[in-house]
Amino acid sequence: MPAVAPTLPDDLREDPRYYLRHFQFVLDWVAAHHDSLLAESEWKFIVGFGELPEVSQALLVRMVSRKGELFRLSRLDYAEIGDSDRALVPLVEAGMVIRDPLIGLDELFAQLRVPELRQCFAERLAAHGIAKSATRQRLLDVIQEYEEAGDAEPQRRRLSHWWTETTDQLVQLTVMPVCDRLRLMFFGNLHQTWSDFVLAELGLVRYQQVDLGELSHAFQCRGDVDLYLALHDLRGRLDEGESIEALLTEIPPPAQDNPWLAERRARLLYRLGQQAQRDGDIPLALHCYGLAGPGEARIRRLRLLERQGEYAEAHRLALEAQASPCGEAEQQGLERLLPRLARKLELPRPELPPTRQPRARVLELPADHLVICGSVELAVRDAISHSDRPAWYVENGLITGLFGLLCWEVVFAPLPGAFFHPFQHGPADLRRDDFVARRRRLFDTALARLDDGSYRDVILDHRQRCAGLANPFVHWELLEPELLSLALDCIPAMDLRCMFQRLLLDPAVNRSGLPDLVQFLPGERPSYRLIEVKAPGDRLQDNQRRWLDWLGRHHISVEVWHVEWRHD
DNA sequence: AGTGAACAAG
DNA sequence: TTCACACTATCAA
DNA sequence: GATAGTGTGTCTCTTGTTCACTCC
Ligand SMILES: [Mn+2]
Ligand SMILES: [Mn+2]
Repeated sequence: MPAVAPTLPDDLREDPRYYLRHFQFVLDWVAAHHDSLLAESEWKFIVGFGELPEVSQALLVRMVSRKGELFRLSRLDYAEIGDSDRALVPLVEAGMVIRDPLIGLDELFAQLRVPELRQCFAERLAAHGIAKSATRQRLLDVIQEYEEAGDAEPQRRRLSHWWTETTDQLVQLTVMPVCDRLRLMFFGNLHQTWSDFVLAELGLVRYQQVDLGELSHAFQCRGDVDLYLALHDLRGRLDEGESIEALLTEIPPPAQDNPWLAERRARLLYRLGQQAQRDGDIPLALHCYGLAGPGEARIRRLRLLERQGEYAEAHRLALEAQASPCGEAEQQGLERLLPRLARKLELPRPELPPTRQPRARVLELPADHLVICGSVELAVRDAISHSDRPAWYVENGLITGLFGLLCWEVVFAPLPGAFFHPFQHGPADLRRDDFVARRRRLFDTALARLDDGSYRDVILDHRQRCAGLANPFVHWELLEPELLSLALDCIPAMDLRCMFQRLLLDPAVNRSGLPDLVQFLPGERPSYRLIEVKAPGDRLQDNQRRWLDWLGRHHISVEVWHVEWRHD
């Protein structure tokens, strides 16, 4: 295995082909770290790319970075490349680009401008007597009618055949799949793109740098990369509206030893089930939910069974689920389902843990405050906020932010598999259920700062040193110094510990559902309160109820305020 | 001619 | 290439 | 009260260009 770490040149801001250096860096990185995961075709691409003239490399990367696979030559105009037609020649020879590819009518309509489409289809549009102001969609409808009139199969033709008078050329990239695969192997996901490099270089997004172990990789085997790509493809086709049955037959088998990919697969199955339910195909939806396994899908499945009148089966499965619980949200769903099912089956009402009602009150406000303040939360904040009792609209940002600042080093601890490239917002295993367990001692140490009073300095110190760096728990724009120091002055360490402990129970899920407002009450007891604002017609969401329940049980001052608008 | 969405690019 | 929250409609007890 | 579905602002930043669409 090559031991040389790929490097990026330092002074890329002067280099007009900076994007090519980024791309080459990824190729080198993948070749160095993932050589065993590459197949013949990827090696062929990497080697072939290296043999291209630099202008051709640059043009290819420009195309890869842009949207879609089809490009008009007239839109490939780059000062640092020059004559694109000439730069294309080696790309076409290498099979990376096709000249004048076969395209369908929809692709043609996406490539040509409306005046060009009028020219292209002048005769048929004239015969149809189409209005001059017709939109592109209208033109497409008309031409589609002509195209579909004869045979059912929609024709694919070259641009030069669709529009013989064209003066432009169309080219098509063929290497998008291999480039996506390489991008995935580098980033460990497909939502980060080639432009992440330049955003980081310009300092628009700043990342905490973590010592990457040489053995830190997103993928351990090629099968996992294939699985990720397959799931991604299926989800794209789901969004395109392809039939659920067809997609379901292509769902790959579950990953045995990769919980991360198993979870992605389950989420896709859950979405397939939701779509099937929307389409009214209940048996198919039940099937998808069943395959998706425990969690949200299990609840949806039980509710569907209930709606089908299959009370006994639903009840049996609900008890089974309760025996192997999967998260508080699922538990909450079961606690609503079981009494209903028991009633239908004329069984005794099941024992439920007592639910505590959060303290609630009604606040009357002039109706025009909604417009003046912009939102109901801000209207309440402005109504109660005074200089000696300041209130802030923080939602989840304050508590998670304090947590992120206190536990900064834990979040960015260089555990194996957590960090593998320099553009990560947070550890890759943040959503895994062993995230906390793997860092238990580190979290214990960080939270111990709450006991000896040193947490205040830790938080303020991280605020100073890390300001602006991406952190999945910290939203810098909210954490003004004034808010931070008020929070540290007014929220007792014991309360912080309590709330942080619930965050640690399920950091990914419990980051949300915290109340809208915090009001600081310096010199009073308690010295702050949390307020969830509810406009008329709004009601507590499940995650908000779970947080309120926890806060109430631990005697943290929290209230739900129902606003009523007063019309004068 | 003006507006706004989409895209490209650094 | 979401995610978190609000809002609305409908059904049932 | 429960559930399902939709809407909204956010969307890694900011700027400039192109184009579609609409209005006059
Ligand atoms: Mn809120
Ligand atoms: Mn609220």
